[in-house]
Amino acid sequence: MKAEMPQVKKENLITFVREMARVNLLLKAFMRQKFKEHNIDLTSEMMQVMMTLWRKDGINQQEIANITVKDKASLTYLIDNLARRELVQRTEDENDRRNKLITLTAKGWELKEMAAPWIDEMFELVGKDIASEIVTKGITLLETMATNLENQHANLAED
Amino acid sequence: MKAEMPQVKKENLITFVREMARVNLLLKAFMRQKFKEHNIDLTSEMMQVMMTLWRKDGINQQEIANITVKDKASLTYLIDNLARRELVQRTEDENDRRNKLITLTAKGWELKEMAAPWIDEMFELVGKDIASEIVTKGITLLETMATNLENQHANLAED
DNA sequence: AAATATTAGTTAAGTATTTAACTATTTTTT
DNA sequence: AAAAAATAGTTAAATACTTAACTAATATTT
Repeated sequence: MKAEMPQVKKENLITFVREMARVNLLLKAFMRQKFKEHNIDLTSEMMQVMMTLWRKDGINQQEIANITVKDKASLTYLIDNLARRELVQRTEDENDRRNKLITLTAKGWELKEMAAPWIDEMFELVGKDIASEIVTKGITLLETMATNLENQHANLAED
Repeated sequence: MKAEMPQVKKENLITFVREMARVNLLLKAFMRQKFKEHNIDLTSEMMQVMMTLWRKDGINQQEIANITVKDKASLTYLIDNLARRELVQRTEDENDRRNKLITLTAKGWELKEMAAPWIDEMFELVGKDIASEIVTKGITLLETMATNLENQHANLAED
């Protein structure tokens, strides 16, 4: 049986999706602004990869793709760019030669020292006057939405 | 005075931003899948513009850009594509000749008849088992984040 | 009224993403 | 062990987005 959904909920979901896009755009704009101020030649996408590596160095491209929610083809491109800037390097995984492990160079770690303060600043700004619990509930909401979308085939099958 | 933010909150915000990206990606994937099934030659970005026009026809490109949270340069590109497919047309606004009013063609309205059911389906799916109130709170959260980011200069000034 | 500022749209160059086909390697199945 | 399937990464072409500089039109200031 098809679930009845009041129209107001669809409107809400449209608004929700739009506001997600807005927050995402503003976060990118914040980063671009900081890059400009500090004369850093990076894009927000490349910075996402760097942030991932600062938290967990020496992982392969597919894992970075999973964490950053990007396609592996995009990662090839982004890692090429970061390697050209000598911020990361590719090394073949001896245990599984399909993998290329991405590790930070000294220059890549130096960038962290410089960028970490204003990344913290960005998250402090975005989370200003928001209770931790609210964010947690927001994560739960997003995860439910993601699961709903991921399970679409299963849901269709049980009709 | 600088607000203290516990590390756990920053971690939560990072997770929140990642989950936003994931939901966004899954929504696009859903649409792409439907386009393929129905042999529709459109991208999810073009569809966003069409959805905007079905709700409000005859607005200018800047207004569409505001609603879809895109750059006006992107709109030039997307409207070019939709016009080429004869789904929309540009007409000069007589009252203000800077504006180009975008109106749907008959073909553009026909597409709505076809696409509306599975767009509804998409929003029903994404909102499955989620109380309307939760989405409303999610919108409030996103709006607070957006405002925080938009007001960054004002906030810096009052330090 | 003239000068200045703002707004809407376009263009071009550079960057990012997606898809699909491809290679190489490893894992699973037969 | 051989065949088949799965996984990681690359490549190329097409699409999408961003930035900055630009034109044209309108609004505001002087």
